[in-house]
Amino acid sequence: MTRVSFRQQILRVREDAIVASVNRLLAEKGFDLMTVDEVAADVGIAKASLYKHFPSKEALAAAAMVRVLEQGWARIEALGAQQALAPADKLREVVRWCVGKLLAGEMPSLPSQNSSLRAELVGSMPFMDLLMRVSERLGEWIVAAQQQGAIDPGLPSDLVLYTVFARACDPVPPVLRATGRHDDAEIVEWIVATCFGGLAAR
Amino acid sequence: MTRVSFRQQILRVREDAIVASVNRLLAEKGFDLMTVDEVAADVGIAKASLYKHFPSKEALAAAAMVRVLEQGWARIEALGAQQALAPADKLREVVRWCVGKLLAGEMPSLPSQNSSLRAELVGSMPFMDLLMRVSERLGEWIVAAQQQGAIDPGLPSDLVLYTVFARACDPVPPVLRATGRHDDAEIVEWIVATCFGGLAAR
DNA sequence: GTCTATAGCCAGATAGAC
DNA sequence: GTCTATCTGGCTATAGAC
Repeated sequence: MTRVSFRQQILRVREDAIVASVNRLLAEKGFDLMTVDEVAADVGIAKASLYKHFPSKEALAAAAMVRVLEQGWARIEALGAQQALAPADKLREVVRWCVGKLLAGEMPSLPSQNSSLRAELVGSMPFMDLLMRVSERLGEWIVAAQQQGAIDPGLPSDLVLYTVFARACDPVPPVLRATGRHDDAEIVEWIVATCFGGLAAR
Repeated sequence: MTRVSFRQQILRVREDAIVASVNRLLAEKGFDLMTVDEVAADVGIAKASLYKHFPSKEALAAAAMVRVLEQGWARIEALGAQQALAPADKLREVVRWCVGKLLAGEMPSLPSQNSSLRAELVGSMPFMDLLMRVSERLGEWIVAAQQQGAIDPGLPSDLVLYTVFARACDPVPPVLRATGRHDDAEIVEWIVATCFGGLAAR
């Protein structure tokens, strides 16, 4: 009994290590340029062993996406508990979190066009479930913020949702950092400011 | 004499056809998923013939980028001639143009991480030259708009420039269109509105 | 479940005839 | 310059021993 549980724990730890490597490599190079050989080398096991844990490269990417969605969901639940925070401020915090992850090199980037990858993701119950949960919760905040007038009620709420999501793959933060003229904290605040306030002066 | 010129014209037309195909395929599938076989089939010539015109897949992509930058530059010069237009409104027009191209399936999308592609682009004189010209002209408009107070003077001008450029690869317009709930004209206006006005109510 | 070795495939690039 | 046919390398995935 305890032996089985122990073995499962070992397994769990190893798979966590794999997914962490995949996450980092996906953030660094993207799905197409990441190779399974690289992942195996990074984890320190043979490629064939990798395939005992995950049946395909797409499944690896899906696992990484689930991992980051779990972290995001945890952040969202923590924000939900803070009743003093207005819905619009919770959305701001979500954007802050996304950009922070992005700049930390911890936000996996997937090509939206790859069809085999799309199929894997929509077929993944944990992924779709988490994506739904996150979308619905953010959707509630958006509607509430629009009713309070903190988010423009003239904008369709799906536009607002996608605009928030898109901060997770915004090319601007990495490019800004690459100039070497700004530090990460500044960049995060500017992205939040332009996302909600726009480029035009108030 | 005229024979040489005639032949060169034929060549020019054929290469235009190639670059047009590459442009469309890059917009549709992106660099990694676009294959040279596909390009050849789309143009209607053999792959080996393609390689007589362009030495590599990267060179094909670079040519497509040059083409779209030329079109963008033409738009920018046309806008520059309209002295009645305020700098901030010219920037709005540039964003409108980018999103329109994107929704029309005419904006090539390149992975920012691919290093061989980056090398090809920075090594391409026509590309770098056009990119510089475009960046400098937009930079002038940005500074002017900030002095007039139409663009927030507190934002660094490079942030503003990159934010405008990023509308050319914004994932939001395609996703919004995919919902089927909005038409292209609406989407363009919403992107312009959120880019300059933000999500928050004024 | 871990490894080494390899199968199978696909895409970028080229050879060589015309 | 165009073609057909082919080379070459790298990548996903698997076979099979331990």
